[in-house]
Amino acid sequence: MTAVTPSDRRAQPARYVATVPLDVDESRLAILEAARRLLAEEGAGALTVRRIVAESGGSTMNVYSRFGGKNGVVQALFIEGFARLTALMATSAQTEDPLVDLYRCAMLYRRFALENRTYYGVMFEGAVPDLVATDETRAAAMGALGMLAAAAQRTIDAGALVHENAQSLAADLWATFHGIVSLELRPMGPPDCDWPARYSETTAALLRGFTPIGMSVGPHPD
Amino acid sequence: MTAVTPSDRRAQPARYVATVPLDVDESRLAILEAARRLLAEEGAGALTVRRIVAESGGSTMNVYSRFGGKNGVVQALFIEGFARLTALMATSAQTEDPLVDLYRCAMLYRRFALENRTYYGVMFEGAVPDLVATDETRAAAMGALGMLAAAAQRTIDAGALVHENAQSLAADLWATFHGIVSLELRPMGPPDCDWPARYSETTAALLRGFTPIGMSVGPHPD
DNA sequence: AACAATGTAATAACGTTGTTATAGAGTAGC
DNA sequence: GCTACTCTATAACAACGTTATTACATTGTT
Repeated sequence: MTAVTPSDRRAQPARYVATVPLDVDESRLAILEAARRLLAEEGAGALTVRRIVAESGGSTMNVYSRFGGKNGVVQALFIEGFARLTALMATSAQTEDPLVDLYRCAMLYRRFALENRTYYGVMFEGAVPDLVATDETRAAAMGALGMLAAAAQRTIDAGALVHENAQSLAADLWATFHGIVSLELRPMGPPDCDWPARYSETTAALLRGFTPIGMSVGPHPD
Repeated sequence: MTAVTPSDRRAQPARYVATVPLDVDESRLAILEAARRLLAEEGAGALTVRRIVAESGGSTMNVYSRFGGKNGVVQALFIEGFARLTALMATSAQTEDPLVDLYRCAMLYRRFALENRTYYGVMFEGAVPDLVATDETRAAAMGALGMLAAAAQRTIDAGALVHENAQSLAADLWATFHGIVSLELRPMGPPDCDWPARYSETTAALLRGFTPIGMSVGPHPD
């Protein structure tokens, strides 16, 4: 890291051009990076203000001036986690079979949860207590739900599923996905539980349950 | 409270008969009662060792000699919560229609979660961090699952549902119930979400999805 | 009946947490 | 050149879980 020292600034005060945009706060990024690493590698218990600043440089006030406190850092991670989830869901290609697309979204959801357990814990399990919801955190969560609702809408439009409302269908699916991975991650369930089977079979059954009467096509017709 | 003073014991050392069973530790019960109250009325943040002993009498050592620390108290609440859930599920009468019984179990589950949010938080959401799972906590959780599995087994035996395994079916149902109430309690979901509708419709759809092909009977045939 | 031993309870202390107050250094404007 | 201001670092504070220490009551023994 080629730090720009104050003496460099003094040397060319007017002609100085930042190598990075001026409004990018490197300390802010370093704090988030340290928080990410601590959370992922050592768990929620290791995510303390002192540890964060020990790894990101500076003093404790760094966290307070930039994020307003520890909660602000956690909120940033919360939003980031939902952005990642939304981005991952967006990678699901749209094929000619919207039901298969929706099923693939379900699998992506579980993959996200398993590969980002610490993010998932912050997002859903209150891994860091006393996280207060703001408009921004709500918006981030709704973004991910919107991704699911779009896929749900396509299944309704195609007549593959029956539901009063695409957003409600998305909520039903989301809650089901969340319930299974939540128990899997805790972990909590019968010993030697086959979680992949539980997840795919429950998802398939739920989709079957929303299938129009007479259609018995499962989500993976192979 | 008629305390038995040491002088009473000295007065009739051999003939003394305790008015309560000797192994009932009143301090232990007082600690649990205080913890229950603090958790229910002031939330997980108020559940501190010092608050507990301030309300239950004695000193901090009381908690350590009887529960080994704060975690021990939380574990006791965890087990108690599952015992309550199991007891509530057990009240579900067995009728001639096992599918209706199962559906009623689903409704009881949500009722428990809504009426015992603080217990539910301890049991599933890690409301108190760093709760380590022990054999006893596992057994308590499996007791509640067993209640559901018994109801699930009856639907399979009656041919109302199709599943490889009653315990797996119970796990599927449990995870789905949990997912919905978990999002409802947080709260996290679309604004103005009709949670009772989401819960009953998702449950109904899931049960439909496990119905044998050709049977389109929903869980509430009225 | 007096005394050592034992186990329990209360007090105080320790290390860590999130947060805040205080003091210091460097920068911009006049 | 001086003032005002922002940002940073150090230190302090209250509260937390936990542990060490001290006092005390009870018991078994002589």
